[in-house]
Amino acid sequence: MYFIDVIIPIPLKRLFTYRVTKSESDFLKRGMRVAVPFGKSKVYTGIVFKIHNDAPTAYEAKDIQQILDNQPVVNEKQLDLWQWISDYYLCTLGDVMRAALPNAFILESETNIIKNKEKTIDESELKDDEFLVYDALHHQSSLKIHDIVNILDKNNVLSVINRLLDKDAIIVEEEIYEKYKPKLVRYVKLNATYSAEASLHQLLNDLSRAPKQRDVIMTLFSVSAKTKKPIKVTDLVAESGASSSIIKSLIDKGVLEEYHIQTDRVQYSGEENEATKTLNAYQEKALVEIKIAFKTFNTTLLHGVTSSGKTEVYVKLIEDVLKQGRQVLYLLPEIALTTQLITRLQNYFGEKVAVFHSKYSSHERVEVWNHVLSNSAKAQIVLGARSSIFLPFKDLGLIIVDEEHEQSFKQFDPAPRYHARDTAVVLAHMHKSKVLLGSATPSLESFFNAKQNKYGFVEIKQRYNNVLMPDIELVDIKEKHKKKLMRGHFSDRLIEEMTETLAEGQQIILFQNRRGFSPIIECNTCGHSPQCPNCDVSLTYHQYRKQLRCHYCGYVSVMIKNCAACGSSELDNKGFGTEQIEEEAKMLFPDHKVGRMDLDTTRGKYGYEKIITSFEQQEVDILVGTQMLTKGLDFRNVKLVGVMNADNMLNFPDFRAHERSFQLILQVSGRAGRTDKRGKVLIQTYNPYHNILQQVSTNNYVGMYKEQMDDRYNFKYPPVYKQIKITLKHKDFNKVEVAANWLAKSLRLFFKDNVLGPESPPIARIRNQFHKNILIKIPKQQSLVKTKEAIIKLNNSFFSIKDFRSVKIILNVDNF
DNA sequence: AGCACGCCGACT
DNA sequence: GTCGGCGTGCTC
Repeated sequence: MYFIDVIIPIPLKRLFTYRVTKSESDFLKRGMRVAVPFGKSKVYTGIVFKIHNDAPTAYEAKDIQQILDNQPVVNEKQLDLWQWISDYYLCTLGDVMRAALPNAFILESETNIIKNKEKTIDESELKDDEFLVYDALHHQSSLKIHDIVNILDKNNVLSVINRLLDKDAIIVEEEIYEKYKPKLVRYVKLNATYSAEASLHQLLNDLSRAPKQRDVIMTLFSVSAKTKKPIKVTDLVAESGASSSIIKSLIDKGVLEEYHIQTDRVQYSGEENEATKTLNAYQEKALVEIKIAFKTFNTTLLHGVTSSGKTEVYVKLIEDVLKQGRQVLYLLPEIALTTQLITRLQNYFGEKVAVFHSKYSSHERVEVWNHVLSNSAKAQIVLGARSSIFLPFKDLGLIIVDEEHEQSFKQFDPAPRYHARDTAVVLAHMHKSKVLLGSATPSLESFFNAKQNKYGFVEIKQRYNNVLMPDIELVDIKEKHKKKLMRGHFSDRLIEEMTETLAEGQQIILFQNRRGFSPIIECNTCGHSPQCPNCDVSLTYHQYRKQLRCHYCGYVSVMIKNCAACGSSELDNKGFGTEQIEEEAKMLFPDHKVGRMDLDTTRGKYGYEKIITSFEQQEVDILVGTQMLTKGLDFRNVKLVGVMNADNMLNFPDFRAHERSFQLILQVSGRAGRTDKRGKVLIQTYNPYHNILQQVSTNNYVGMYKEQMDDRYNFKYPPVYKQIKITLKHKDFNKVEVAANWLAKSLRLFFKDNVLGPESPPIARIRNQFHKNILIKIPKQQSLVKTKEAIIKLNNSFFSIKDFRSVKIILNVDNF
């Protein structure tokens, strides 16, 4: 009796047990993929998690359908990591599997409908819709479900299929297919029969009446003599200027032979490596200190001011690890994964650098995955966003988490809700590898860990080339408003500095942390403002396209001309976004080019790229943007940074709002003056005496840390306490309320005062679902494992109440 | 998550 | 009277 436990990519808690034969059991290894039947008709891809001999007692195990791999695609260390993520972040292994594996690895069955030839059907007995489908099968040998949806022009086609099945008119089959196909490139060579000189002569003679074909052959000779490499069809076409049909006819004649070689979709075509730069004294000191810290600590925090040249230090560390023959993972927030950085690393390490991020197609991801899995020379260094922690590393020597404070390392939706930085620390432990966290504005939790002697700590306080930190000035716009010195959202000081900067031929960045034109449209007569029909938010006006949009569910409607409530045409814009700033900047400086960078302008695979390049090449003088601008971009000519309004960030209802504002403003300030000239930063605010702004303007990280930590102690927030957020969702408001109250009451039995809520979040309804939040605070001395066990137990009793079944519960560990 | 089964409203 | 709506339960 041989059995395997299998992970299936659906959010079910349990693994599923299947029966295998002895030879299958001998062949199978943990981490291989198998196709298994599931439910009545579906076939899913599962990952072998356990191979054993214990027959299940409660049910009869099914047989597997087929084994999909010769070698495991997921290694043992990864399976350990999956288990850890599932335990720590309270999600299923199926959730982790779906996030971890490239889509193309997860095969799904598709239903194929074919005609039953065994039986003749009296077509007059078929109903109209049945006939339409049956008739279509006369013309096509098989149909897919979506074909039938198209034919009948309705979504629910299952009943029709079932009726046809009952009448034995059709047969359905489940077909699985491999989604990943290696990319093949066509090559040609001369047929072997012409290798002899004499036959070659004969050939050229024969072709004298087909000059174009003759040319092709001549080109083939000259190219192969030059490169001594196989010749691609595309190259031959380009070189000879012949059309591909000419080549085809040569192949058909048997003069040329065609063959295929598998190639990578992702290729680096640069020159050989350039020597890494020598470090300056501060960098050298940091490097030595990091190496010393690594002797005691597995994780070290590098706090280096913006533009201090942290990357060069990383490069030296990477070099060392590569010399030991171990792999390196370099984690970055998605947005910071720019060509700038990739090219820089490729210049040093050439082909050894592999890049992995969400804009890659699933085929490209499979290729990177396979390179990492085989520990190939092409993937010694992986540069990637948070999901690259899931790649099948064999022997990691170093993980770098750059811009460590970035919140985008945490995945919020869907599960697994993991934090890539924290997961990286665990992953490193499994590989006995080191972790370097780098940031100019470390997160409080990492700085706290360093202070608590859990992490090593190294600082760089000087900017590269001794460039001065930018001069930061706070502008009181309340006063400017009073004195009528504002033009739109620009204070006189900002306009002054902008004029000066432009006159010097330098560039400007304007930062406004809100996209769109204006977040609220308000009627001047009755005060009504248009709301999203699916969410409890006001719609944001996007002037480009004249639309009203919901930033939560994506709802779009055309801009209204009259108030929907009273019909008045006097509509007012409240608040402002990047679009409006862009517009005002254009009016104030009509002779200069203004660009905008936010979610709306960076769609598409090369969206960022285009904007960044045009700014780099100084085609754009003023760049308006959201926080996207803060991510590791290195612009040479920016002298001035303007923060349009610091207050909306500071007043955000979140315990990290102050920490975040500090990080964001300091990061965006760091974009100013990266070369010899000292940069200038203007921060417009209604509240210039705010402590955070004072700390920003004096670059006082430690002051900010101390003050914020006092709050965290007083109000029991992370990193002093751990926390888990529970969100309940349902379309019926009363149901969530009752359910949330029940759950909170039960949780209080265990955790007493450390349970907060239930509370409705600021946006109580999103996509027609009402939300309720419950927050559990966990003191450091309380066992995290026991806490989670209790939560899981309560969660189970919750779902045993029939009335609550339909309520969705989301558990979010470390929800910050 | 899918998908089947089963019980109630709007149509022929 | 049937078709089809979605609430409920199960998947090795």
